[in-house]
Amino acid sequence: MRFSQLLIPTLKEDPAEAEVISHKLLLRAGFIRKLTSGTYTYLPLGLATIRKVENIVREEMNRAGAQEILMPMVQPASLWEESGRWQEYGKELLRFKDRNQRDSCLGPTHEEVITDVVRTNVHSYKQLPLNLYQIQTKYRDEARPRFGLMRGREFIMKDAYSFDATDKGAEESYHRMDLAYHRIFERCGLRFRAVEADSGAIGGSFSHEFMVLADTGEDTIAICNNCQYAANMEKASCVVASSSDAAPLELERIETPGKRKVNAVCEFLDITPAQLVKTLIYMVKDEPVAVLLRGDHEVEEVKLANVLGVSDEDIRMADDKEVFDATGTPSGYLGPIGLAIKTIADLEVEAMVNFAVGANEKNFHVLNCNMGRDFSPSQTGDVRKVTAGDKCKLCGGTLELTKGIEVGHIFKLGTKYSTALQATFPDDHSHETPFVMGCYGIGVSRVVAAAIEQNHDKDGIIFPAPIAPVQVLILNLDLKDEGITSAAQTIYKKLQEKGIEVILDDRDERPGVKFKDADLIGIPFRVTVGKSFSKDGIIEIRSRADGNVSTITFDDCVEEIIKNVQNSMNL
RNA sequence: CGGGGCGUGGCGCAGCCUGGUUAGCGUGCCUGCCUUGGGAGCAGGAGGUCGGAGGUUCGAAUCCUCUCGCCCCGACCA
Repeated sequence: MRFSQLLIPTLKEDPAEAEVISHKLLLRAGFIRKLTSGTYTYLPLGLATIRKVENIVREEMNRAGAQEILMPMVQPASLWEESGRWQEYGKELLRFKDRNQRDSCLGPTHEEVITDVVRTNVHSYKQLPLNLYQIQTKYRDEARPRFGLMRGREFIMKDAYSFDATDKGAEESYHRMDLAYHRIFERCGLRFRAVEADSGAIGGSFSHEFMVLADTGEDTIAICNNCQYAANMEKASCVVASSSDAAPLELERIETPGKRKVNAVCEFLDITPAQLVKTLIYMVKDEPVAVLLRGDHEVEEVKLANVLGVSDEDIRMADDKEVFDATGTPSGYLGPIGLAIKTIADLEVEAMVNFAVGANEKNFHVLNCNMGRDFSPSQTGDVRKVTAGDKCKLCGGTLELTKGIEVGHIFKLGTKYSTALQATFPDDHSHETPFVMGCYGIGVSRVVAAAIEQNHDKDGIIFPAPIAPVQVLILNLDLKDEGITSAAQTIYKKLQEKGIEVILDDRDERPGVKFKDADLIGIPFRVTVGKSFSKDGIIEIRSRADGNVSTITFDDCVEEIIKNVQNSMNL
């Protein structure tokens, strides 16, 4: 491919609409262009990168025994009514009517369709296990699309679905996908972690997210510095930190005029937030529930929802009026003693001794409170966010918090959809049995954004070679010099003959322009044919990743380039 | 959905508050000369009707109303 003929509209300046680095660079490097909020056209380089990721995904899915199919994007409401999700899914499901006034939607995911395919075509346990996947554009009508390819309304996704006869079989399928996902992201050249994830209302402990580590990630994950434990904040737990041998002291009521916030109360009482228990009121499906938490801890609402056995959409903080209506006390002075509503105590509270709490009376707090003696919560549970420095529950190591971008999620579904859609098969005793399912997603377009978030410098993108649009960019620095031009073309042709993907920058531009664009678009190897060739017959090969330059004679350069490319692809 | 910001040649911006002849700057684009190892220089040129609609006015990019679109924050922290 010749640069002069490719549509690579690079920009000198950051477009005003872009905030995060991957979005800016994808636009500046001419990889994508926006059509409307959250939808993008992939230009030649952008699409080439997408295809690279797709092919790695495809190879590893096939290797893991999955079969590629392609399902319709437009789906009938009737299927979604069968699963119950026509009601449940909410506004992200883009709905419309076709010409016959049939309710339809654009597929945000394909559990319904795949389950229908399997229930009508798989009729024996002998056909199991089965794993089917597709790579396709998904549509989710996001409340707030943002950050370019990071969170679009339209995005390219690989979604796989496994069907097993037994729970044990489903776990094996899950494990195979776990391995495949590790291979995929390793081959993409990304630094990532598989983390335990919240599995939500569907239940089960089988859910892992694959997080590309990058400061700009939207998710926070906890990682043990000593063992393999890693979890999304929504799931992460740790060893209870508080411990004290102190003997319980007498309760002491103390006036704390105007002190409502944890910090103000602690300063006034000359204690640390770790010696105070705060009482938060949540509305759980319109019922007030008190949550007791150490003063310096924060509620993890997903964990709280799980402890309460409800969806995290069913809980929210109460407002001041609701707090007063529920407790008769203005917020800021609440405490567990004598509190008449349902109360959840965090595990940490159970371990604390002689802590301060609100007195359930304006301008008063109570010292030396102890759980069990002074109050008994309706329930205890792990409802707090872990913090950096907490101890790992597996090995006692120290947890660190870091940011990640979720690029993959594997999930054991169980029989939720197969039961709802009556997808069953006869087992070896002719009992109709629902398939045990798993689903496994990879955000292909998001992988590209995440790769850039993780791999860039001030000059542009630094693609891991396996997902770069091409591996080599040859710069012809002087089109008028016949020797240079002919050498550049010879290298170009020889590389193509050897199956190396290469772009020849044959534009009538000054060298500076070509160097800048080369850095911007992030091709792993830049081959420069210029002055040093016409003078000394020397070709330069520069690695985008580390900036190292090797100089080599024209005769040896093709072999050297191929060697470099091959090394870079075997990460 | 709540809050904030922004829509002016391809891109980045100024002008608007305090309405007034042909709407400006940088960059990009085209032509020519010149230059050629990190986004050169000079000269000439094309390209916008100021997101859209309505209104106020002798006169609107500028003021008012409505509307469409885009971006950011939030939709957890007593």
